[in-house]
Amino acid sequence: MSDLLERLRGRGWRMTAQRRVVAEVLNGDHVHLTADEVHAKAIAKLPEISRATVYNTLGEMVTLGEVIEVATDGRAKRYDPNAHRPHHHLVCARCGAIRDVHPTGNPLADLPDQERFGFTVSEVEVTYRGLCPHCAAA
Amino acid sequence: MSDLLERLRGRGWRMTAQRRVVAEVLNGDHVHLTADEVHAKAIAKLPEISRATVYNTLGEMVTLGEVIEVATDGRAKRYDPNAHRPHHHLVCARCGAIRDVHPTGNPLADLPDQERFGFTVSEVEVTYRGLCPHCAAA
DNA sequence: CGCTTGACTTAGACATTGTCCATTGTAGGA
DNA sequence: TCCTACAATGGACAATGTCTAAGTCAAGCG
Repeated sequence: MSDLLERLRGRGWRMTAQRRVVAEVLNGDHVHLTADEVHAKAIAKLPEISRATVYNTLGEMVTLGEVIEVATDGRAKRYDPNAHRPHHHLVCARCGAIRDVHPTGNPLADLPDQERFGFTVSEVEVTYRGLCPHCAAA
Repeated sequence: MSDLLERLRGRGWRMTAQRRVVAEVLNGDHVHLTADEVHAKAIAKLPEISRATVYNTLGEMVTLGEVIEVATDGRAKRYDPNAHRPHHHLVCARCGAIRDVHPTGNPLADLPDQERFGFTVSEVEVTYRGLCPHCAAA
């Protein structure tokens, strides 16, 4: 089954049908679903699952660091199960399609001390924007 | 008056009291207000201004490229008047404080062709996350 | 195997943020 | 000054997310 599911089980998570379904839905590469999309796919497998449970479960996965929350457009947050391998995102400005990308370089090293304003910087997130092949052709 | 206001006038914008107030509220450095915060500050100067007008005006400024829309947290979008000078953002993970930063390096050059998936990449947005001095102390 | 318990799930109300529309108002040119 | 097209208004609606009280169940224990 899913790597994600195995990792969650290993953390002493109480395993329920609902959590299993959410983890299954999120599995894969280039997966960036909104909470409601996850809910819709989960319902297909387990019709009585509630919206609140999907939100709760996603939130817990994020807290555990097993899933990343991505806010690319100010609309619904998207959930990315690829938390174990650092990566960034490429977003189509028109249709919203998202791809995982792996740029070279280390942006953290590119922020000089005097530009940190005393912050303890722990993380950096790079979002490339442009048009996907389909939207560029249209 | 505000540079922002001057630039807007120069584009043939019809100038109204409401638009002037919104532009005034947004003026300055390290300004990253939500739409409702802009509305609240605008009301202080022009009590009868409506929420819809603030949203419309902000949207138009973004379309004109005079204001940048920033989605740092998946909650409310924030509006940054510093569109004329490229910069990125440093966000406190706890309290949400935002600073403008100017990293060295060029992230666009760090995305190899085979990582572009045929996209026409035109823009890159870097968000540093960490704790501000105040939240780190607490 | 069947309790017990505390964590999990549910449904729906509520909150926040953003959009739309029909009506009213007004900036700026003739 | 008057017209007209563009802008503002307010309130309904939509989308997304959060909370709560009550019911349900996974997992350890005897």
